Amino acid sequence: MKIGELAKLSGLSAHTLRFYEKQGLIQASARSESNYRVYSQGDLATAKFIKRSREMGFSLEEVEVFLSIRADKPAHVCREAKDIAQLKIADVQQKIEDLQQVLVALHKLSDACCGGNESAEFCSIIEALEDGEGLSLTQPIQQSVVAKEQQA
Amino acid sequence: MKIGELAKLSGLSAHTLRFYEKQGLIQASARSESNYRVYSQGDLATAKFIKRSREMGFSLEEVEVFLSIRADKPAHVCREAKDIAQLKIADVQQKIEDLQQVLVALHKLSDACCGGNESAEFCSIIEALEDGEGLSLTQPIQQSVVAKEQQA
DNA sequence: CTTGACCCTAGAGTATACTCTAAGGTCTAA
DNA sequence: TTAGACCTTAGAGTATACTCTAGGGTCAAG
Repeated sequence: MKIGELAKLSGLSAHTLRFYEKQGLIQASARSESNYRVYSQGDLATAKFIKRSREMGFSLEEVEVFLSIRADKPAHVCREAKDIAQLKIADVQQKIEDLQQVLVALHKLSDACCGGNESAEFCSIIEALEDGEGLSLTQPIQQSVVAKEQQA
Repeated sequence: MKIGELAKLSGLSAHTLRFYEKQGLIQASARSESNYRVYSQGDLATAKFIKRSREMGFSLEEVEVFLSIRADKPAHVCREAKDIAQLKIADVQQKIEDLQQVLVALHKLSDACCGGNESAEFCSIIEALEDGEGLSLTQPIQQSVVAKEQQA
């Protein structure tokens, strides 16, 4: 199959597949006479593997490791895969904790505010941000955790 | 005070303060003869305001709105501030939910794996990523939520 | 033989929020 | 007077993962 079909079947865009190829994650198993990428069923499995890994929150770098294990399983041990998963779990747990802390602070900030059409002269949100009372985060937060989202 | 002192007192770096100036968030109230930025106590309050807002998870764009409310409170109403806070709360809640979902899937993935020095021939992590069994996320996830962190 | 859908490459652009560099000027204390 | 700490600017670099563009080739149907 050509890249368009692989895109449809895998759920990745053709652009993304080419990008992944540039990153060394997936290769077309052949090229047609007209230099089109030709993919096999195995390539489809690989594309889906990558997609699933990404959905689990693994970075492309981590996916690369999974792919290398997958490519030659006897040469690797379970610990390699599990270590990555465990690190990711710790990472995600930390992010959740950070966000929960932020959420509490945000509620404190928001709940005190009437939110009406009253003048903001005494708006408790602005005041709280001004003097920081009551909304201190107990720990420094990874800013990335709270950052504005990139995708639609 | 000069930028170095403001940096120390506010907890923002001099670089960051200059960057915020470029973004229109904060201005030095004066310049010295030698063209050094000169900041007042009010500027320090503004810098702290921005820092606190950032720590609450607000984007620079959102901070800008807060600052404009703060700059002329009578011209604004509470609702403006509260709307931003509420949106951020919804945003953070969504992120937490997404991450919790990912966490469950990650645990499923990881717990089944022995993690030992056994050959990865039958590694359940690789297998699960291969066929996707049991670890489907019920909803599409904002990838940004799970993305690798940028800062130290 | 042309239209439209597909494919190719290299490279630039997007998002956010910094962070750093280069090349230089200023100030203070010994 | 000179070292070192500080300040200035414009602009490039960092991180991640795409996403898109320009400019071109390929292919099947009508």
